[in-house]
Amino acid sequence: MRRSWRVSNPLIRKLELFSAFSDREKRALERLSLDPRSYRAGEDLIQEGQRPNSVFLLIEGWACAYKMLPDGSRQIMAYLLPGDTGDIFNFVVDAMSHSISALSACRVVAMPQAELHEVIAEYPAIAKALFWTTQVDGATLREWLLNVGQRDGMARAAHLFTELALRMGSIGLAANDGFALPLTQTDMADTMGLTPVYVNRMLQQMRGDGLITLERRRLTIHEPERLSAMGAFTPGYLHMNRTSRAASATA
Amino acid sequence: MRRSWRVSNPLIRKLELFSAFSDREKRALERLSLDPRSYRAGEDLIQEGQRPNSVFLLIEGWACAYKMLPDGSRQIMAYLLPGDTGDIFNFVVDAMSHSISALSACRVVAMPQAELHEVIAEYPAIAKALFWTTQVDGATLREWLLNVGQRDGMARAAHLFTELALRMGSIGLAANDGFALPLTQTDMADTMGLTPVYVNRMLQQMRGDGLITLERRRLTIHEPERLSAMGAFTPGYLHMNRTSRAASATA
DNA sequence: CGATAGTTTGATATCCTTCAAAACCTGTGG
DNA sequence: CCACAGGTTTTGAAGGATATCAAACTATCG
Repeated sequence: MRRSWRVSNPLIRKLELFSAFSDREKRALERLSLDPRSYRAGEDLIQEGQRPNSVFLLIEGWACAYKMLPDGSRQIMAYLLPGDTGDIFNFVVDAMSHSISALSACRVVAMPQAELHEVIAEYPAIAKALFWTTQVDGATLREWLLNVGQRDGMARAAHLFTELALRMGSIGLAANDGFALPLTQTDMADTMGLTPVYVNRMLQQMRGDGLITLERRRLTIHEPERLSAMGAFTPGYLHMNRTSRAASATA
Repeated sequence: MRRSWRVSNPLIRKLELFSAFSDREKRALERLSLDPRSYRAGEDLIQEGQRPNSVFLLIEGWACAYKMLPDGSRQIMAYLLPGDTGDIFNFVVDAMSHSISALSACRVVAMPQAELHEVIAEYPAIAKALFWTTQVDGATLREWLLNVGQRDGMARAAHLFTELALRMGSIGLAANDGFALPLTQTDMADTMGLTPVYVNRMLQQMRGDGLITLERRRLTIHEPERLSAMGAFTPGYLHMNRTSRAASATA
């Protein structure tokens, strides 16, 4: 049916977390999501130092923003899940200050900056929803800094997992407290500012506690409440409650 | 003279790091910077959970964005120096996910969101410069996450100090490798994800090494090169080179 | 079925924290 | 001009969370 076709577009599904859209707006968003390209896990979409000329939109799979130090250590600063985009204001900079890389096999649209700006200029509701995503991304980054700066290892992991569960759930990619988690333990370590060995030991403890199971790249959370409390998680920064916003259109 | 009057506006001086402005544009920026209010060190400008209805612009002194955990630990996520603003897109959220607080006595303008948007709509050059500040702020936040996640204590401090020296220098507030640094050691600790006691010991070591002196709230960097190398500092993320951008107007 | 990436384990080292107290500023009021 | 108060810096001793190194084990995939 028409309806299921609509929500199959990850960008629309993501932005509809913020507000509803008219059919016309949805068509404009569809046009932005054409011609995805495939990447394999580990491939870079763009590297630090390069000039951005498009805005990435993740259609399928996971990617991440990261930076590396001269000694080879890597810090992951954000995950891009289906429907997520890179920075829509990247047109003002002439060099990326971080790289973006595929964490799993994924399909990615490179939206030309000009096209994106036309849509923003013509559709205020879409513009506002896109601005909202930049706010959520920024707030998430701040929360990660809080996570790495102030929480101990177990709390960091607990926080990360509940954030991911919420985000995956919100875009329809989680089912009964479980979701596909394509990260290696090294990826998790580079996200949380810990060592792969230590992450491994934390995971074993969480499994032993009956909190989670993580096998074959799938994470299941058995006690969401306890996990969330362990990470002192508060969902406010994700700005996922649409209650206070008005729907922009009908259908 | 006229010329010195112009650059005395911290917002103009900051945005001119990105591009030049016409007199008309400068007048518009002047109008945005009226009626500063004074805060004392430690006072909150706005707290997590509150709805933002203006965008803060720092005229004088230092402020910071921060978040706290239930156990009382605080993570500072950004410093606002003279000319810096809070998030210009905060109008899309209905609750702040972090607080903003004065680190020193300071003077702050609360720019009404509507006024700011009028200026953005009417002056594309100003809009672009403001977008540039959001990029710099975001890149700085990512760099801080890298700092806290991957560098050891000494490197974190070295990185932070050279970043601050560059930023203070760029807005004309540093003289011969020194600048006013109103932070307590606790503030620094909460910025770097370390303990005040440990920060104190690092500072002593840096002093002993002849790298810096820090006394009476003034930091002097004696060996910028060595400090910068110690923190594996690369200035790219500050996007301070205006070389590749065209001046928008004359005078 | 072999190659390669990812996970797990053990033993040891260290960076950084914690706690608690002393010393030192800085401003304020008498 | 002194004395006090509160915040800030400094010091010491001891403990703990996390890192490091190196090797074995286990999946996965062509």
